[in-house]
Amino acid sequence: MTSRAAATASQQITDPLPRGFYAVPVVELARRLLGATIWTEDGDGLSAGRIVETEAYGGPEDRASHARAGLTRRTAPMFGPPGHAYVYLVYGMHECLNVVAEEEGRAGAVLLRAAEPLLGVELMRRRRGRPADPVDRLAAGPARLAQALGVSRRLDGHDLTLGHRLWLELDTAAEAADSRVASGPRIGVAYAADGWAERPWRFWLTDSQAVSR
DNA sequence: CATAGGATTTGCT
DNA sequence: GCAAATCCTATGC
Repeated sequence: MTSRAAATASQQITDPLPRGFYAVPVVELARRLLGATIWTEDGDGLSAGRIVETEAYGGPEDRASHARAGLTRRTAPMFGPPGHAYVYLVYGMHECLNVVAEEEGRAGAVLLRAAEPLLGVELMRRRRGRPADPVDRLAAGPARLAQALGVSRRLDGHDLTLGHRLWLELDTAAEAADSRVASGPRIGVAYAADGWAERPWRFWLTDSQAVSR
């Protein structure tokens, strides 16, 4: 079987989440994405992971959100229709992947912070340049997750409902039980005033070894 | 194991 | 010009 045929076959057995799944408040989407599967496909192959850690970022009122600057070239996807990717560069060298939430015109996105590799582990190790890393560390952190899955700013604005290049899937059996979900303050946003740094908008699965540290 | 410092580009003040 | 939704390595206990 050629790689093209393999990719086609796996797309046929996956079921990309529909637009409506994303058209909800950011905190709700952050919670619902736990347990979902993220898929990527490029010239190097197919890879997938189970999302185990997320963070919600709101609109201009959220002092920790990029959208606090309003609608700019960078934040445009956050104000766009739900179910698209928002990929940005942070600290001048790392790229991070968000999933756009809320209705069009209302900014909001969920940062994908960690995933458990499910498929394409060796490909992830190659992309990361860390051939000896344990599986559970390969996507344990937002920049690691994006790099392991081959996500860069080329995918900024990508439509996640199409089922190619980058998409998400969730079968009800994989949905996270409330008893295994924890929440706490978002990471790296200490600068945010007016209590926005303390809001418990980070969510993770307590029984996963792949959450960031 | 814990902590500290550096990397390196972009975007907003 | 400054600081950033991070990660890696080195050093010290």
